[in-house]
Amino acid sequence: MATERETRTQTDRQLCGLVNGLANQIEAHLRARAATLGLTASQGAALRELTRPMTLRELAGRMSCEPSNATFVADRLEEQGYLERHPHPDDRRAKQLVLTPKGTELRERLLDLLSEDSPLAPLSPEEQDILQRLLARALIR
Amino acid sequence: MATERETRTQTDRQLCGLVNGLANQIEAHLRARAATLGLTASQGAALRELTRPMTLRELAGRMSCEPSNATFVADRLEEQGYLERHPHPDDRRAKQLVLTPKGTELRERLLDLLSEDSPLAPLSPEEQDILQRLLARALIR
DNA sequence: CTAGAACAGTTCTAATTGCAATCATCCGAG
DNA sequence: CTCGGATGATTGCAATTAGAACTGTTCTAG
Repeated sequence: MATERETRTQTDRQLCGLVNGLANQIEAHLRARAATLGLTASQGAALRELTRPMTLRELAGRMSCEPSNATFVADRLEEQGYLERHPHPDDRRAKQLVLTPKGTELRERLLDLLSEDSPLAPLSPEEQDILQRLLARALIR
Repeated sequence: MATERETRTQTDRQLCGLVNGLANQIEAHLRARAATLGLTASQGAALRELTRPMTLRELAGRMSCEPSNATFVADRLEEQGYLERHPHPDDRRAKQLVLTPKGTELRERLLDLLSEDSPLAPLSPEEQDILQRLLARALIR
């Protein structure tokens, strides 16, 4: 017979598995859609997060990766003419990543693709709302 | 003025971000706890998923990684004496990964560590229950 | 029974990612 | 002002991970 503590850690583990599973599906979805545009998953993630000109460090934070990795991804996107490194207006150390018109257009196409068949589509808007609140609460700490 | 479709894709994107954020926290938590036992995050994940003897492919599935990677991780755990590759009773192609007593004991310790300060702790049992149902529903497809 | 496809595991290679060190710049205490 | 610590970006290197090729075994259509 399981103690109350044991069952609680068990559901916790199960829940972690579900969160990871969903995150993996989101990642796979991104990977597939990005691939149709000739982008890797990371490049797609970078493009998705570039809602506005931002610094390399901020991009790394949004992508949950190391700055060195963001540099790597930015290099590729820059080579392909999707973004440019502009000098930061207030800080000469920093660089502002700015999407080119070509990059902005590609971003729009990617966002369109990502909104199709979202892994979250099985949930109704109300359920998504509840989910959002729960996740936000869990992430506060 | 945003159309209904635009706001929906926006909340969808936001929600994906939250799911990824929580998954990252779970991963970081695992990495930290595994480190205290001298294990990498992947080794910890493998140990966590080895709830019973299983095949390498099943482990790879549970870890959401390629079989080649599971081979790599299993090698390390085997070197350290935490698991053994036994011949599979029904399939001579497959191997059964079996935890040694030493491995089983380490797994217990890891699970104990993982249950402390879980990233999901901020949620009440009732909230965790709702979350579980929502995630399960999203993952069915 | 027997090919041929499918599958489990491993190996090799390439790509991705993280980590430590470095350089340039910024900020704050005194 | 200025010096020391902190910060942004980059680089080089090591470790992790994915993907294709290969071997041996199983399954299945005929």
